[in-house]
Amino acid sequence: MANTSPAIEDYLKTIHAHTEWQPEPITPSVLATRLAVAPSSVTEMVKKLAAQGLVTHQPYGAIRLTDAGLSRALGVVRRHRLVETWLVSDMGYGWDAVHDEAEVLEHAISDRLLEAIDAHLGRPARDPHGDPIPQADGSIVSVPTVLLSEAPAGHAGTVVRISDRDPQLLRRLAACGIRPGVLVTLSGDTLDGPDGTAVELDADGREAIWLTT
Amino acid sequence: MANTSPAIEDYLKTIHAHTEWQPEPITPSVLATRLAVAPSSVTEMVKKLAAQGLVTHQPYGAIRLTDAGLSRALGVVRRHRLVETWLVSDMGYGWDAVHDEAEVLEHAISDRLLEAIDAHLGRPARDPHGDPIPQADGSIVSVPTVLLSEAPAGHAGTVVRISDRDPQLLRRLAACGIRPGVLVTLSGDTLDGPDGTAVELDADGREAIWLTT
DNA sequence: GCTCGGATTTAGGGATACCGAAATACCCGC
DNA sequence: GCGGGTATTTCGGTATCCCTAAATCCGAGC
Ligand SMILES: [Mn+2]
Ligand SMILES: [Mn+2]
Ligand SMILES: [Mn+2]
Ligand SMILES: [Mn+2]
Repeated sequence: MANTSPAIEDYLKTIHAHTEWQPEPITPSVLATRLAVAPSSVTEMVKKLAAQGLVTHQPYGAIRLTDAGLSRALGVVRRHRLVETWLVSDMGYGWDAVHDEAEVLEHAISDRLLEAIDAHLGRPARDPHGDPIPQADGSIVSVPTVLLSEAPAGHAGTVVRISDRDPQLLRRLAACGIRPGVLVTLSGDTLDGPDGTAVELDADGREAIWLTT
Repeated sequence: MANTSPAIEDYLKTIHAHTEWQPEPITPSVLATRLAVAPSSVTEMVKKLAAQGLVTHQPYGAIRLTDAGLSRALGVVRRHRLVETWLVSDMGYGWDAVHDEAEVLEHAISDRLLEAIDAHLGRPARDPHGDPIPQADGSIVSVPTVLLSEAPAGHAGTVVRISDRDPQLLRRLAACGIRPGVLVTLSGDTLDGPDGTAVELDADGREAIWLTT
């Protein structure tokens, strides 16, 4: 009854990530794609998670976290984001380089070390990509945002969050000073940053940046 | 052909540890005890390590690291000891509390993070227990030492190393200021430290402290 | 030399977390 | 209402690492 493992933690985190910025529950095939495993592996693991009361799922139905599953998922997200923040703040990592390291360390650090890192960093509320860091009690400080691809033309706002999925994009954005906290304006396909800088974004890029409303 | 895993790393590290301070090669039963696994598990894993050229072993014979195995073992030791040093220097851990955390993290940190930690700490030569930290090239700075249980009565010297296996002992020693670098004198079963402090040591305690000759 | 007890290996399984191929359910368009 | 194609599950299997119980080996002591 180990009850947890890196695999279980990654499943819970990925199920949660899907509903963090959009509301529809995740399907097995999307989950399989995100985790880079075969659909049959998802069926099997989801069955196990359901047996442990971490998700609800009936055959051919959607997958939803239970309260217990959500709380476990938030714990993993917290570890992931605090590790990313630590790597950038203390260890000289660029924000495009932290994800893979955090993906592993999130399963390896103890509660005690997590607490020490959190204290050391001054209990940050957001990670380097602007993702909110769940607090130890599970609460999250959230800010209303618009996804760039859904923002009206000419919309101006502060960058709140940038998806950390594409390191290439993160490097391009860093090069022209676009990061969380910076004021920008959307003009068609290009995003105007400070000091007259601008980046042209493709469809994927416009699905990776969130501004204040 | 993953070629490495936490289990493999722990086997190599444990095989190496046995010869680090004493010369006889380790036997399967001792290895099983140290790793807290059944002897049959050792037989099986050692067979695999031999197939990968990391140890030499014929049935009923001793287990010895090959050059390749030694170099891999030193890599794990380096990660373990740098993590311990980091936990004590930066994260406020006591030296009695770092071992279990390092036991896990040693398998999780990337080469890049290892290098960042090493640089951050100023490339330390010894961990908090006085164990030498293998350098990135595999070299080790070693100091001639005597184990307390083998030291002549009245021997005086500087504490070089204290085994990190018994946290209880580490706490007792810390309480009276005995740690690597401190000058002490052995009188029978008691070790006299600075400022008139003294600790009485049982047989195990006298097998856990090394002094300069 | 032989024997016996401890050390080691062999044999047979279990848990976890994957996979590909084959069966099945579901639902959209007609 | 009926296919038919896609999503999902089922099924049989692999790899890793561990276990207990049952051989088997080995060497110390007689
Ligand atoms: Mn992960
Ligand atoms: Mn992030
Ligand atoms: Mn370990
Ligand atoms: Mn140590």
